[in-house]
Amino acid sequence: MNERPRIKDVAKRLGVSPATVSRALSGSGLVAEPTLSRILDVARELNYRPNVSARNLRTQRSMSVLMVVRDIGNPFYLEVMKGVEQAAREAGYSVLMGNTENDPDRESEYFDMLRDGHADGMILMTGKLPARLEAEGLVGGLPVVVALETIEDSGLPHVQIDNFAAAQDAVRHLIELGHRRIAHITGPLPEGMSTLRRDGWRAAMAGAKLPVPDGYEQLGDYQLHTGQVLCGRLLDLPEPPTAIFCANDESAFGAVHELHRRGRAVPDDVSVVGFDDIYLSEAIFPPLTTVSQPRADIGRESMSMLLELIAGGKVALDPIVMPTELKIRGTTGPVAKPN
Amino acid sequence: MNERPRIKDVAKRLGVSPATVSRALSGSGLVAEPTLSRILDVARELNYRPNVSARNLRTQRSMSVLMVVRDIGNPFYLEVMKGVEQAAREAGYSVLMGNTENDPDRESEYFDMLRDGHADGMILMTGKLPARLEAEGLVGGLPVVVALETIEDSGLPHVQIDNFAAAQDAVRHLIELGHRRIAHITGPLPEGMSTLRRDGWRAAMAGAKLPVPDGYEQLGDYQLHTGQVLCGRLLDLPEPPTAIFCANDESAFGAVHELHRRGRAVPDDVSVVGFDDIYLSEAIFPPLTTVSQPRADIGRESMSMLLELIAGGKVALDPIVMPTELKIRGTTGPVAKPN
DNA sequence: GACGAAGATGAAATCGATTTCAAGCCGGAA
DNA sequence: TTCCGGCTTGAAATCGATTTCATCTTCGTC
Repeated sequence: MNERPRIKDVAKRLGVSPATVSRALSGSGLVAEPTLSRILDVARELNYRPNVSARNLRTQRSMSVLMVVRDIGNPFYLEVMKGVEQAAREAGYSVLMGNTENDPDRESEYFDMLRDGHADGMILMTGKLPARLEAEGLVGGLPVVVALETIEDSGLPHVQIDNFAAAQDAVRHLIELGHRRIAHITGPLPEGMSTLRRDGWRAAMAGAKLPVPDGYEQLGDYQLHTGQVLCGRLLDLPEPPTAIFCANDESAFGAVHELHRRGRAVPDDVSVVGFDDIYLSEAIFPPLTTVSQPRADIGRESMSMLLELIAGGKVALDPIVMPTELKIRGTTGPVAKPN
Repeated sequence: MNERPRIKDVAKRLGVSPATVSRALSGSGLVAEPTLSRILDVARELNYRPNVSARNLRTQRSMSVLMVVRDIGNPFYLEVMKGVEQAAREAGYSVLMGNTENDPDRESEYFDMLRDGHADGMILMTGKLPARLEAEGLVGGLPVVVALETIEDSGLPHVQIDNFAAAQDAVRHLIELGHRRIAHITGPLPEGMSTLRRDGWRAAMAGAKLPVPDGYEQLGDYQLHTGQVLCGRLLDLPEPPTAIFCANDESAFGAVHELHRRGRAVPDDVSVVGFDDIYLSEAIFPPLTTVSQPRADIGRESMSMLLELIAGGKVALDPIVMPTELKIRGTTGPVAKPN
């Protein structure tokens, strides 16, 4: 039953005051040499570490930030998190993960944690704000950065990609391959990010004067299984598409799976494009053509913006836009000869 | 600039003492009726929430636990985490994620967080203890539960599966399909979990009196890319295997990918078995035959054990063993006719 | 009607650090 | 020699809650 030592134990041991120990350990440069190293030695020897609750209470900071995502099971967030964590560690912060599962209660719970002093700031990767907070106008001024997603009129700084342009490019790639019947499996609408990708698809179609028949826009939710089901619906249309642009990789996986299941060749019968370039996209067969985002960079950038905010600095409200890249792999190919 | 209200603000507003407010809010049943609801009302109205640092300092508990994994990028842990989180929330705890990337410094950092009062307990999913702590014997008695992995002689309670038996079963399945040349891509040896799976493979081979030629055991590290490279080595052997048992799904993905790349049919030319049943295993083509673990259950079970430990209860040191299931899907089939 | 028990509340101590404020000491300048 | 300023250091205040201990009612019982 080792009792954890407290600061006064270290102080007593050397006959100095707790104040001096605190100053020595914080590297403030206020402690003179013979004392300084003796304190450091004893602290190490006793394995002393300051109690965080006491420190946080006194300093009014927790030195940790919250990173809130809609589904922690989605590998898409993991690399972002790595970027966040890395930048956080460099600044002496630790990162707490929050998972909302699209549950509004849980979303506002994380805002509460912020106000409780659990964390000093928050990186939000969900598509919307808890209604309760939005109504009460409690959000403005909080140290919160929105990453990946877009939350209109939130007054919060954003770090994101140009979802519209990237989607447009992806669809244009299909058009260049000769496809004319191009369907889209969306994310959850009407959230910002999903909407932008959908609009990018529409714009590319309109730009090439291609029609968008009824049923070519299927409302999805970024999930694998949903992608599979919706792909089935598309194939059952009287005039099924020859290419499918999916709002994210997981629904694209679902689509490819359904195509395999029905014995349709990818990409010879149907081409598929995803979005996000999650880490397994290259590993499935055939490797997925998809839009790659600089996830770790987005994480790092969000975190450094957040640190700026926490430090009380002002941050530009114009979104920071990171570059994307269309990775052309194995699921897209020239359109099959029209029947 | 809304100032967060403190407990004394609520108290003053009603002309009661902070003590009474605290008692009312904690649901202690010590506050009489007219006062009680007035306090609750005012607290809600002011949007008062107790400061966690102050509370933690006084109560000497943080009401949060640490879940430490070796690679947060591995989807394998995500469902475990969901189980942990669910059980934690039910008990009023929140979960902090820690990521070691197999870095010993970071591993011991999380132990430090435990001692700092950052968390009340820890669920460890890494294969070993930080050497520093092990040497100093600082681990015994800490509220720590090891999940999934096995850490020998650590004196810590374990929640795990029978890795040996499950691996043996998986390999027997291949043997029943007629395979005799069965190779293995291991995890990082000599860690507990990887060793057990390797030994299960060996035992199954020995049990069927099958030889294990040189080079049939390839040292991996659970990573996709490594699985791909090692699969290539196996195929380059003078007598390549007809089946490969991989220590986890990600290396199995790598192996399948390499087989596709070389134009070898799965499972007609080579069968592949994975381990873990991560959420995309079913979505790749062909769907992966693999050993499924009850991940969420393992998470829940670990958490409830941890709560027991935190509450000061004694916990059996015999590992708790959860059931596994071999999911036979599309990557295993009868052995091809011998040439 | 008096006494004891139970119930409601407040005052003050407490958790463990950091930080303010004050004091002591020393050296250099006038 | 005296005074001032700069280092070091310590005593005590502080952060915001919870909890102990004490006080004061109130009610029931004999």
